[in-house]
Amino acid sequence: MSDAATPTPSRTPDSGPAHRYTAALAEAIETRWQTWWDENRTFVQPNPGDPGFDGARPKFYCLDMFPYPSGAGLHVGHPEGYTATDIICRFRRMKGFNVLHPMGWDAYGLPAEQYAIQTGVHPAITTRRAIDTFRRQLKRFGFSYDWTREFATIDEDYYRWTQWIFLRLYNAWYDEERRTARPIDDLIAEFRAGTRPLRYNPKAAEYAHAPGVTANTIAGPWDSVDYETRRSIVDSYRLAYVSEQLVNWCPKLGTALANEEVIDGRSERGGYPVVRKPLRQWMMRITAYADRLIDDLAGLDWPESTRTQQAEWIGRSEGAEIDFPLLDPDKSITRTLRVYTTRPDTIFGATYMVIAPEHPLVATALEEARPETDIDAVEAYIARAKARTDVDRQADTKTKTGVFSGIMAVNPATGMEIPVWIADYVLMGYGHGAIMAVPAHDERDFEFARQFNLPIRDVVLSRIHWAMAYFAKNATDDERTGDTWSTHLADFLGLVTSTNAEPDHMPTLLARVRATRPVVGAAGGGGAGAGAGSGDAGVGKRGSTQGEWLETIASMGFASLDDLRNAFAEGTIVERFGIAYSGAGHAINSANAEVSLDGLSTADAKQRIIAWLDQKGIGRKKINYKLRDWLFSRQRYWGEPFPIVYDERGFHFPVHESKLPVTLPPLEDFKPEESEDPQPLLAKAKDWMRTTAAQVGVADLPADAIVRRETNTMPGWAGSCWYYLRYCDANNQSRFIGKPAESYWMTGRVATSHERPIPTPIGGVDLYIGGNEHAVLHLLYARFWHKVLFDLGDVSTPEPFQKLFHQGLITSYAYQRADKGLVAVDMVDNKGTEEKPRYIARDTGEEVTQITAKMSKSLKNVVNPDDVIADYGSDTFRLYEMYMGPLEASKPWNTRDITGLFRFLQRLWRLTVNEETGSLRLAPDTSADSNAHAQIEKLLHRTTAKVEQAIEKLSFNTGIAALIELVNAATSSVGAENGPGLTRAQLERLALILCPFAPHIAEELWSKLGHTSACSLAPWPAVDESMLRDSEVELPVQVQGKVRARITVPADADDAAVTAVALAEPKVAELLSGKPPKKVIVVKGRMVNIVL
RNA sequence: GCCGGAGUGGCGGAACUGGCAGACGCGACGGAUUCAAAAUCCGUUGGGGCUCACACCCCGUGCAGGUUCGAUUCCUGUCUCCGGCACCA
Repeated sequence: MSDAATPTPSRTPDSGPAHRYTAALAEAIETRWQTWWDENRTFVQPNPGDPGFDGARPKFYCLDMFPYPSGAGLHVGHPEGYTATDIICRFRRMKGFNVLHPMGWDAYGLPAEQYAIQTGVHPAITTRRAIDTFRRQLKRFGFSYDWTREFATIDEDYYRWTQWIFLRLYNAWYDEERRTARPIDDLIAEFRAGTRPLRYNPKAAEYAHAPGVTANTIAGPWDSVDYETRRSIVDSYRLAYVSEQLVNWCPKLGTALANEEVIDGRSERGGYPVVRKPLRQWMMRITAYADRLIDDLAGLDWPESTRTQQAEWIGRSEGAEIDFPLLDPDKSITRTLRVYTTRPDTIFGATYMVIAPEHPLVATALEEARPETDIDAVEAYIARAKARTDVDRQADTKTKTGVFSGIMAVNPATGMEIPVWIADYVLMGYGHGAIMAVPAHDERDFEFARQFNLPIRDVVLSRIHWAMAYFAKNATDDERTGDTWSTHLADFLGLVTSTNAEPDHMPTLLARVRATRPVVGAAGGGGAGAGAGSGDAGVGKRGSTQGEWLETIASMGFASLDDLRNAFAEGTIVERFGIAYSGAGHAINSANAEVSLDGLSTADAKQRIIAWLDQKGIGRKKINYKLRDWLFSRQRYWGEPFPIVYDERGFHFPVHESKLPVTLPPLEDFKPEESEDPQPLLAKAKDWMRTTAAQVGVADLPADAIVRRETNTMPGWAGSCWYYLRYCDANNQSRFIGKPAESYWMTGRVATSHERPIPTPIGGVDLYIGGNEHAVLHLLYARFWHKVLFDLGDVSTPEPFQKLFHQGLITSYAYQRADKGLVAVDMVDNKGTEEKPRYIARDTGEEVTQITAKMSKSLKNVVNPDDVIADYGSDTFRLYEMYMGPLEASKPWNTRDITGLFRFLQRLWRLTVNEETGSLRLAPDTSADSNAHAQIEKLLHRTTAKVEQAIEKLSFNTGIAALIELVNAATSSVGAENGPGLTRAQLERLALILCPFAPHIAEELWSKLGHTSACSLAPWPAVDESMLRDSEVELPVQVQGKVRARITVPADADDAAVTAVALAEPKVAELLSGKPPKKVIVVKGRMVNIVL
């Protein structure tokens, strides 16, 4: 710990009164109430239909993010969010809500398995052990979870339903017209009836390059098509499907990883290298939901940053796809190259094309002899691109590499022949794996063009360039002569920028500039004074900006205005500047016999060119996404098995619902092989793998047909995709969630049928708190599953989580050398004072600076919650974590500060309990009339109101500050010597408003007050509004915005009365020195400001 | 590079919608209690000036401007730090 000086309170009260609030007493109180709550089932929340359920109460579903029970146990970061949700839940219960506040374990997945491998013990054992540790630690905090709803993803009772949901996805397809998922049987029925043409799913990426299949190939009537084709067509629509994919294979982990689990070409877990490898994998067609996943974000109460991150991850962009004709070796045109672009308006500037190294056209280039193709170079480049891992590929995005394919294309807008290059800066996975390169208006194309000397042609001008071009073209002889042209141009540009002028205003503006300058100024020689100070209002700040513009013009390096004009005419301005212009502007050099974009704004130019392309049949509007389908299989052991079997032909069949769960076989050897040649681990369980159609309930096969089970397992995300639903009805044996429970906890209504239209709010969980590390992955996957279940009628809301909140990271102190190297906390001494610390590294003796850093073992700054609770108790721990600062902010753990909250509880205890006898110290009710008690009474109402608001705003630190103020006031106004501070009625209410924050001490006081039922379930005290207002208020009196005096006036005094009192103040009168004030501003109940 | 968020005393932080900057806690300093210490309690505590003192004055919310009677809060520019994304055409 950073502060060895912090005193630790004695754990045994060997000195001092017997009933002092020490760590030992706190522990005794806390464990007593934790046991009491357990035994009395205080926080068990009945469901609709259960005995004791009160449907008249509003519901509040408050969820903590599913913890991963690691072997290391709880970390101080965990209880931060949990304490926050606990406070709100306790508050809501007291406010009369039915509160669903559950906890469970996300127990499958790589970390648990890696840990098991390290320790050599079976993951089931290590995971169960870790869960026990987590549960024990959590219980010690006194969180008000309904533990009867606890489960782990590894429970057969749970993953049975995870498999069931997988089958729901497997047996569903996305109907693009209706924008909803539907049962696959509907699709088959439509195919069979002929109401839907039998063809491959045009959106199915996995069939995009299937031989002989185009988007429009119709296979014919259902009955005329063979079984295999029918199957593969139907499969192309399934939301869960198998595909041979280039996946991120991590040899070290022995598994494929989702794109999201790969960071900078390395595995998110462990940081091992990842290579691209084709593998047969289960996929989830999340791309079908891309639009809805973006659109529905708008209705959610989520942090802006998280919504942005999700939207960017999905990456919707609007543009066009365009077919560029390709020249065959004999110069005829039989093929086209399709590209995607967001800037179709720049097509006149497309001077070359680029295809990804994996593009199918590469094979064409190699197969068809073209004298221009350097076959060796192309092959070498492709081989290199293939061998390059993503790490290398992303490491140097600065230098572009590529090779000419030998193929020429035709720019359909200009009619020019342009070369097709192969380069790895174009990615096969996005768009069509091919681009039209517009070097003048795309940074990457620009770099590439420079590298390989490809032509660069301006087709869009920014406002400034447009103005320059206009000036160059329209300058008078006088304006273009000698050196003065730059001065004149500078004046014009200054005016153009200050008025944000569009191109059609250029003539007017130029006329204005001419009107304000003596035309004979040519002799001035371009000095800075030429246009300055001419004082015309319309020209504005011309004088001050002229200098800057002159510099800009000089830096362009044009010898004369004619040079400048020529550069525009040739379209080489971008090249001259050496930087691509990728912003919006106005088109130039963009016209052919049929269409002209010249002068159009970028937005208008896009529309015009798309219309033209559309009419020619060579292009169309197109929306593209970065989001790709979700890779859903892993080759590891510790995950949910797929409910899928294969027959001898290799066709997949779903295991029948009645045969679920497909249990994980008990493997002895669960270590993955570190391999380039992937083999799922479950393939080792030979007996488990082999079964019969009857045993798994596949009716489409003969009962005794031998089938083998799928040996991949589901990814770690699977279990956390729907756990919030299971909590609603955790012990349901016949369904994944019962209808009444789902309807009540997700929508607040008890209903038995699926509800349409969409309820508001659109998400079911009322408050979801967790770290922002899950901003994209977990939250996106869970939303996707939820939407599928919604479409299929299994749940009532289109979104799972209405309100989301991220708690900040709890950091710790560490030390940093001048060379940025970090030094562990135990290697540093403070050789200075507290005020002026000088931190010295013990080994080198150099001075280091204190910084905040993530807690880590290597920095020795990890805080173990068990230790803190042992030293202070969990009430103090809870208060400290909530008092550190705003919940969403990341903040440093400072052990030294905990004592402040401990003292607060001690002061409260001493105020109300006789430390010698342990009995209550209460002021007699008759003393309630005294002035001191009246003041406490008023403060108590105000504190109650403040605490209530603070909890609603999740601003716990200010709520606790208010409680401290109340206790301090009660302690000092009545005081220990003058007798007890609070009456019974006052202490009751204090216990109640403290209860959400420090529930144990609150229960203890509550029971000492004679109550036999739980404080935690008692009604929240009412606030008397009249107690919140004072009859008199003190107002500051400002003169010219500075406080010069204070006045006390009745709270309801009108402005005139307040003004009179303020002006009568001697200090104010002195400053006015007899003159009447120009103006007096009275802000009711706030302040008075007098303007002289 | 792009997108978010944040810069306030020695430290963590507070300040409702533009209205008394620094609530509350820590630390520090002084005092009470104590044989002494711990614990506890009371007082002081943004910086500077001036005064015996009370009072009073000036400066102050990363930096430079602007709007306003009045700006931590709104606007423009700029610096720094943190988080996320990153060859997505």
